[in-house]
Amino acid sequence: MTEISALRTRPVLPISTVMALTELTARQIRYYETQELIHPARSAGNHRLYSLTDIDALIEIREQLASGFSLADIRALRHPRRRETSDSEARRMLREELMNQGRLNPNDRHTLSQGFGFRS
Amino acid sequence: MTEISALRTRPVLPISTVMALTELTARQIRYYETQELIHPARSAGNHRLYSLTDIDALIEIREQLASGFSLADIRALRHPRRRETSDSEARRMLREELMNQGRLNPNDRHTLSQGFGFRS
DNA sequence: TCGCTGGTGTTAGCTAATCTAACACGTGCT
DNA sequence: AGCACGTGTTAGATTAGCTAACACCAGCGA
Repeated sequence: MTEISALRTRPVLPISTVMALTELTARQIRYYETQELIHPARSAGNHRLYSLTDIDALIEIREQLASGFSLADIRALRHPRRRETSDSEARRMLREELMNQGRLNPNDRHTLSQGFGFRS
Repeated sequence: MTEISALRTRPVLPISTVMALTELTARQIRYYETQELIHPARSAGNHRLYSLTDIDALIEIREQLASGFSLADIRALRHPRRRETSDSEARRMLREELMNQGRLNPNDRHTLSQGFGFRS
């Protein structure tokens, strides 16, 4: 079981692959980047390069958007920052709201890249 | 734990990604295809699309080449076919030769795509 | 030694994929 | 009504990938 390198965080996937795996459009994926939700690397030729971690993040973003959150909300959840109300509090509030909506099950996390790790 | 789809066999990776992950050149990857060792799918625009299974196969091919096998040998190992000497016999012979060379440990199989399945 | 074969490098010319920037549009909120 | 948000679409430019061809060299049998 050789560990090749940091595969999950290695930026090697072009946007077409990400589109296929997340079911998002290129427009959406690029827009979420302008909103600071993801930070893909760039190839020598300036093409975006994503990691599997990015893909998991995008899937989560897609679901949170579908749950009624704005991109600003989602950003706030992902990069905690100093505020009047404590971050942990805000996080808990939003999370509860999600639960109440029944859109998220705390024990049901599915990361796409886990699928890549299927063991024969 | 949602199972999205057959991720390991889903052809979504362009050749640039495969090059990065296998450390093979595009020339080598395409040549191994002409030798019937891999069979990538094609995009609507005729670009090759690889799966993680293909990547694992390519890594294995690279190692077997480095061990002194020819592509014809490797193809014979992968697609068993009727011959005078039984396939299992030929397979065993080649495998033993590998062992004797000390290039391969029967319990040390590393598949790249397992790395993709790192669980947080 | 000569000539062949297998595996790889490189190039040219073409098509597909991606990039940025801009404008459009609907929905929801004030 | 006016504005902000999230997304679609388009144009024009650049990079990535494709096929086909030619080159090269190490190894190997005649």
